[in-house]
Amino acid sequence: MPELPEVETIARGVDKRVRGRTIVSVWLGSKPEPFRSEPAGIVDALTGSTIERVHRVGKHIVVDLARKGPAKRRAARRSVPDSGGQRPRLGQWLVHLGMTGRLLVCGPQEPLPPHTHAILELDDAREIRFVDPRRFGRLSVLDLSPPDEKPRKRAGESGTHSQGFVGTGQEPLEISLDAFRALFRGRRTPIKSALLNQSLLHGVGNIYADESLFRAGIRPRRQAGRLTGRELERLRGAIQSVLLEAIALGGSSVSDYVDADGAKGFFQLEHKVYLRAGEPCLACQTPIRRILIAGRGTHYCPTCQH
DNA sequence: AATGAAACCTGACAGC
DNA sequence: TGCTGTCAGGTTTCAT
Repeated sequence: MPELPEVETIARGVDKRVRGRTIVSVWLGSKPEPFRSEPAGIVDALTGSTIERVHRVGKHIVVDLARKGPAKRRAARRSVPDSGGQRPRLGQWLVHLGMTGRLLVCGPQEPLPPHTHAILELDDAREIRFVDPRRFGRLSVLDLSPPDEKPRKRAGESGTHSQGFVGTGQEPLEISLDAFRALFRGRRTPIKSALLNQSLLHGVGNIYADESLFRAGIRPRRQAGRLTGRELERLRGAIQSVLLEAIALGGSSVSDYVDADGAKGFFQLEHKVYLRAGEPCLACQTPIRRILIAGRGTHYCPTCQH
């Protein structure tokens, strides 16, 4: 479901609602697909942790976690007090929503939707729920404790620093023009495919790739490495303006996307090409064309885009 | 190394 | 009503 603007909207909404709260219990469903870390490790890392901040990296929601001293269970089994107990244990909970994932904050009395795979009970009795019918979404945890405190498994996930998760590619809203141009140099793949490649830019998905290419006047099948410097400058500007406008409108609600409150976004009303195959181009009346690139539906105006 | 197709899942919708 | 086929905001894996 979600690309950068939707994930940003959800992360902001969740942050506003749960920052500072402590997770008192965790329930995980029995379907294995949503869990990229060991389920027991997820429960262990989340239970008793305080939510310091919720933010976005690429298409991931990143929840910064902290807790004082060693984990309760470990302390209880030890007879000798842990000397490192004063320093907070740090970690991150990573949420990727896949195509249909939702992260909801609500009261415990709210009816449980089908396909709920995780419930985090907070210290004010509210819950964070992860719901995902199609199960392309993924949950994982990173341990960011100092090495001397926890010499066991380190954060090994790709895109991870000792400082935390940084994602696989560059942030489209922050990348410089030079770095942007360098991303595509020598690549023979269609520019549309390159924009969807999260190890280059992360956060852009199918909707915003199509909308950005329309704004920049570039055909999606053009070879990425053959775009001119001027075209790449236009493309970077188009991506950034599309993403910022979409964030300002709360994202695109194409089917059932909603933010942490259950509210819809409005950027779908601004789509110029996405899902408009056969309809007249809003600039020139030419019917919008739909083709397949890298297995993804791709929409463009054959007159406005070259 | 890079590119593309297939696979992973369920649900909504169109057409018969 | 119920079947079939198509499509869907994403990523990973496997074969070229």
